[in-house]
Amino acid sequence: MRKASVTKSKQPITLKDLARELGVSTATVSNAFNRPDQLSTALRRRILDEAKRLGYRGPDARARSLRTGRSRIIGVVLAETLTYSLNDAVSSELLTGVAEVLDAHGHTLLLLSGRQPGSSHVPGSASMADGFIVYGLMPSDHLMGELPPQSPLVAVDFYVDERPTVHIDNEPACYAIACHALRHKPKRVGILCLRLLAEAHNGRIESQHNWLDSAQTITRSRLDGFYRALEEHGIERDQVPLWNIEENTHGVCTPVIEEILDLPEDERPDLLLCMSDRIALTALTLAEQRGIRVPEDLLLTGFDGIEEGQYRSPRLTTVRQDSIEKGRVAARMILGLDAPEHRRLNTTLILGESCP
Amino acid sequence: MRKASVTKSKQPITLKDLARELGVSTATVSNAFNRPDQLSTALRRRILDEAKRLGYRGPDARARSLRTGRSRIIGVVLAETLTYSLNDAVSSELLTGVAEVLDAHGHTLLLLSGRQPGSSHVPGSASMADGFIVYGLMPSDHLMGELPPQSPLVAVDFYVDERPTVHIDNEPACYAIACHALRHKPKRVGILCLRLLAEAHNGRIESQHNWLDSAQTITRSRLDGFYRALEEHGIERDQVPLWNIEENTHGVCTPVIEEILDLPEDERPDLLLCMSDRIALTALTLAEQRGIRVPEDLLLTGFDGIEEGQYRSPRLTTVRQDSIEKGRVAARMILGLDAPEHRRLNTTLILGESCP
DNA sequence: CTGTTAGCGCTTTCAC
DNA sequence: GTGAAAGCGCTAACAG
Repeated sequence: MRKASVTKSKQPITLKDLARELGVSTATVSNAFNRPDQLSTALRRRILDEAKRLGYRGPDARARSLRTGRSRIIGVVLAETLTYSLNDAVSSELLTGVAEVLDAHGHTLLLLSGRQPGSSHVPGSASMADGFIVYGLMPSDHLMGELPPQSPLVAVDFYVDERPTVHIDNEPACYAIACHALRHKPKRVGILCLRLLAEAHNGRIESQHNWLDSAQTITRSRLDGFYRALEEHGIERDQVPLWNIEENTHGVCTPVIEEILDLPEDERPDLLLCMSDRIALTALTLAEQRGIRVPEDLLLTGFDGIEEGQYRSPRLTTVRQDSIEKGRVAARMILGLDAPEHRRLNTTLILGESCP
Repeated sequence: MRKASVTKSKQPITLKDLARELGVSTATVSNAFNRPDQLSTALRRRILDEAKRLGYRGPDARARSLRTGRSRIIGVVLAETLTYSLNDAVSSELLTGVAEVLDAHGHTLLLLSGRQPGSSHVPGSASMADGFIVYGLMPSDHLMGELPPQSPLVAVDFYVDERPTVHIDNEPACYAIACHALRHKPKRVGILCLRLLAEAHNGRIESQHNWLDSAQTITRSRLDGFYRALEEHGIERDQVPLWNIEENTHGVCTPVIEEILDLPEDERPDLLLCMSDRIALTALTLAEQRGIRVPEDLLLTGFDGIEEGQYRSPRLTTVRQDSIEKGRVAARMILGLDAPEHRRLNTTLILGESCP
C-alpha cells in the first residue's frame, strides 16, 4: 500500500521521484549523473538543477552498489591490532598513501582490523568492498580465509598464494646498513629482531626457538641481510646474540632492551642492529638514561626511517622505506590502475649520528 | 536470457541458489541467517551446513543494505588531512576507541578525510554509512554540507547545530594545569595556541588577528582556562604573549618555537603553556638542543597526555584526556547504545618533571 | 537523444 | 514453521 503523498516529506527523495517531477524517464536522470555524454547539456543542467533544488544528493550508494556490483569501497586489512597499527608511524604512512590514491579516484577506505581483541570475525559488511589491501608482518590464515575469496587482493609486506604484492628490498637494505655499521669494527654485535619466531617470545632467542622463513615474514629477510654482511666481515653467526621482540611498541621493546643494556659492560653489545626504528629509538632512550653514550659506547641502527628518528639528536642511522609510496602502489594495483604484480620498492640508507 | 547452468561455476552462489538446492524457500534461508527463532534448529543446521559446503558466505552485504536500508558501516570523518590524523596520537586513540566498539557490534569503519589535498569532495560511497562520527578542531561548513543531512551524526571536540557531542572539560583542565604551573612564580609566561585564529597564521599572535570563539574551537576554551588562572594570580592578559600554531606536527611547531627560544634571555618566557603535548615535546627537544634546561630555565606544560610525553625524561606535565574513551562513547552514541546527548569526559592532571 | 524494462540479492509481511 | 510475492533504488541493455 502506497503512503499518501502528504507523508512523503520526510523520506529522502529518489531518482524516480526526480524523474517524475521533471517528466523524464529514470534512465535519463541516471544518465545525467553517470553518463553525461548520453544526453543534451541543456537537459542535463535542468536535471542537475532540479536535483539540487529538491535536495536529491545523487544516486543512492546502496542501490547503486547492488546494481553495479561495485561499491567504490576498498577494504584495508591491518593484520595487527588497530591500537598498534594506528599508532605506528609506518602503518600510518601506508594508510596515508592508500587513502590519497583512493580519494583521488572517488573511492573510500574501509578499515578492517585483523586482530581486534574481542571479536575475531571480519564483519559481513566487509564484503561490500570491491577489493582488499592486506598489510602486516604475517596475517593469520584464519584472517585471510574470512575475506571473500574472489575479490581482488593486494598483499603488502608479506606473501599470500600468488597474489600481487608490494614490498621492499629487505635483504639488500639490511646488508647495506650492516656493512656500514661494521666498518666501526664493533667488538660485540647484537641483533634485535621483530617477530622472527613462530612462537610468541619476547627476549633472547635460544636454540630451541623456531624461526619463520623468509616466505613467512620479511623480518627473516632482514636477518639474512645482516648475516650476509656479518659473514663477509668474518663474524660468525653463533657469535651474534639475537633477541626477539613481539610487537613494535615502546612498551614491548623496553624490557628486552633493558635486559641487554643491563648486561655487564664486557658482555653488552657495542653495536645493536635493530629491525625497526621504534626498537632503535627505545634503545637510544634507555641507553641515555643509563649514561651509555651513543655512538661512543653503543652504535645503533634502525629500519624504516620514521620522522621521530630524524627529529632528534643523535639522529638515527637507518634504512628509509617510503611507506606512503607503498600505500600508493598497493592502491593503484587494487583499483586496476597498475598491473597486479610483485612490486619491489627501493630503500635508501640514512646516516645519522647513532652510527656515523 | 538465462545463462546455461554450465557456466555458472565462477559466479558466487546466492541465497536463492542455496534455497533451490535445498528445496526450501528463500525466506527460510534468509531466516536461517538472520532470525534463528523463525525455524527449527534442525532445518537451520541443514541450511548452514549446506551453505558452508557450497561456499555461500552469508547474505550479500550490498543487497542486504539496499533492502534493510542499513549497511552496518559507520563513517568516521577526520576533518584534518589523513596524513596528519593518522600520525597524531590523539586522533589515533580516538579511532581505536571507535573501532573497538564498532567491531564488537559487527560494524565497520569507513575512513573519510575531510581535507584531502586533492579532491575536496566526500565520495558518494560515503552515503553508504549508517551514521557519521566527525572529529576535528573545526570542520568546514563545506565538509559538513557534504554529509547526508538525515544521517545520525556525533561530533567530537567541536559543536555543530544541535547534534550530540563528545568533548572534554577543556577550560577547567587548563585552569588547573596553569594554576599548578603558576605556583613556580614564573617571570615571563607564554602561551602556545593551536589553531586559535580564523586566519591561517603560524607565529606570534598580534592585535589584528581574529580569534575564534569557544563555540568554534575547543582551543579557545583552553585559552580561557589559562587566562582565568593567570588572572587569579595577578597576571594580566596583555603581559602574556601568544603564539599560534596551525598544525599539531613537529614540522609546523618547530619554526614558531625556535623563534621563541631564540629570544634574548631576558625576553624569553620561563613558562610555556602549550595546548598540546606535541607542541610541548617539540619545545622540549629544541630547548635541550640549545642547552636550555627544563624545568630549571624553562617550565613546560602540555595537553593530551600522549605516551611519548611520558616515556621520556623529563616527563611532561600535562592534562591527560582519554581519547580512546571519547571514541568509545561516540561510537556507542552513533550505534544507539547510548542516548545521543552532549557528553563531557573528565581529564586528569599528570605531573611530570617538565613542570614539577 | 530518450524511454521501457528487467532485474541486482535480499528481507519481510502475510497467508497457509 | 514455512513459502509466495513485492519491492528496496538503481543501471544497462535495447528499442525507438
